[in-house]
Amino acid sequence: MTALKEHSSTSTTTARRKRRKQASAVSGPARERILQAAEHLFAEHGMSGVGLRTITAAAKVNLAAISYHFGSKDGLLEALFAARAAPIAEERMRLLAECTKAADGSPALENILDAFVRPTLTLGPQTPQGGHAFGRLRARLATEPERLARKILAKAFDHSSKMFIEAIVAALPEIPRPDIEWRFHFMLGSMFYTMANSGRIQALTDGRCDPGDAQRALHHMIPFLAAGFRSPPVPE
Amino acid sequence: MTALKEHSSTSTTTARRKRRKQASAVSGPARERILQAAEHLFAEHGMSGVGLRTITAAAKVNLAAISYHFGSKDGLLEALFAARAAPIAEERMRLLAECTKAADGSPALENILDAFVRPTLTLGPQTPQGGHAFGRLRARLATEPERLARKILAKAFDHSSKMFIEAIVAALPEIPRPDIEWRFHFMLGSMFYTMANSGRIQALTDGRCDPGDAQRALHHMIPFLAAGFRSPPVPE
DNA sequence: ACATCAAACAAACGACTGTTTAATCTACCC
DNA sequence: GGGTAGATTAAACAGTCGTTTGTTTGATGT
Repeated sequence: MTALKEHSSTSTTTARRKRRKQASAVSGPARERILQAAEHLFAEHGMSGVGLRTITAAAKVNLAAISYHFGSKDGLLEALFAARAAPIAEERMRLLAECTKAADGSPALENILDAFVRPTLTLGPQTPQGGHAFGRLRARLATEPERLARKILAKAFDHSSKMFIEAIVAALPEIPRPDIEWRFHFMLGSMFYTMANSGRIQALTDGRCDPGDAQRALHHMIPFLAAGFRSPPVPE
Repeated sequence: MTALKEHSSTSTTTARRKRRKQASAVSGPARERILQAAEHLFAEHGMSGVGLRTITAAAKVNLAAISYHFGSKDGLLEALFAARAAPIAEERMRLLAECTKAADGSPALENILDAFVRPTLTLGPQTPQGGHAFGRLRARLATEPERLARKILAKAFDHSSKMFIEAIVAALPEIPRPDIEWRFHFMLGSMFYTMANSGRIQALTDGRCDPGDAQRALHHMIPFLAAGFRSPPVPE
């Protein structure tokens, strides 16, 4: 681990656990290779669908390396999000600030929505099967009622999500907040389903519609969502 | 097994496999109890997140009963969909026919979308945590790139989905088909995410927005989607 | 009373699960 | 060189995985 200060004397097991919790900062190439392998395998097969041996084999690393660098399988997932989610959330906020500034404080709804969705669909390396591995993983976790998944997603994206809800509320003064919140939820659904790129819409449309094409997806998605957001508030 | 015609003499193993494949028709209460337990457990923890022992324990059934009634774990999932998906797809088609007839062949977009989404959010028993277990399971499988999940979802819902795409195309003659197909994809995303009811939007809105409330969800969702579908086609 | 057969059963199969141990290797500082 | 912290390793841990086995139960039809 990165900080191996005190070695034992007292309760070896618990002490070791604590030390491993705070794995971060420095790291060899093994750590990064594990993260990459886990990113792809978790995305394709889900957390419980992949064993540590599959990950370590793909990363060409010893089995114990995961416990060593990340403490546990759950710790690996947390570290993966810590490494991959932050750039996305930051780019979101950067784009929001950019379009807010360019519009003298009142950006167009389309630009806000684009700032929210674009980093999610474009950042990170593309996978051979279309789309981004981390996006797929996020989509998976988004349908997960499990506590760990919720906690990790909230930690990574709650702040930027709340900021964007505020931005949309400000951009649409005639729409009550509850309506905006529902519509934000529907937007999240469309976004996650596009990230998941499960192949279903390709099958339904003989390949004409491909969510793995991020540019085209955004091109269709933003006007669709904007129209939904702008529609009259529902009665009652 | 359901059909124990030829007892062995030849290769016992393969013969037994084949026999078990076609488990159906007759059934005791055990079969249904297994389906119910699997429905909830698969929905909460995913296919690979639950062991057969957990399912059989919840169903108060012997471990071997799953192999006996469904052949395998995958077979159990297929049987579950065969039992639960058909009523939803049928209700969809029924509602579509109903609103088509009521409008003399040209139903309003809102009614088409409602016919598509409503059965998914309302049919089946409600779970204590809000929403329907089978809906949650569908949402899970919808983000799954795995072959089995795709096959099962396609088998259950391809027909009705394609019929609804046609209905929407007919209802919106000024929107080109590719645009409709993209928007249908976004609708699926919103629908699945509502079914998943992961608790995220509740957390973001301090509980004001609750996708587990099917009536309210539909009430907000249909106008949102309709506005998106009706927005002008995107250029190029 | 006997035969038949779906249904349920305990027990075991080998393979795989996440995690831990202790030994080994590597590289840098004194 | 010696010392040592960090990284990596093989091996084993106790469980659980999905599946298969051979047998027993309980009801049905004859």
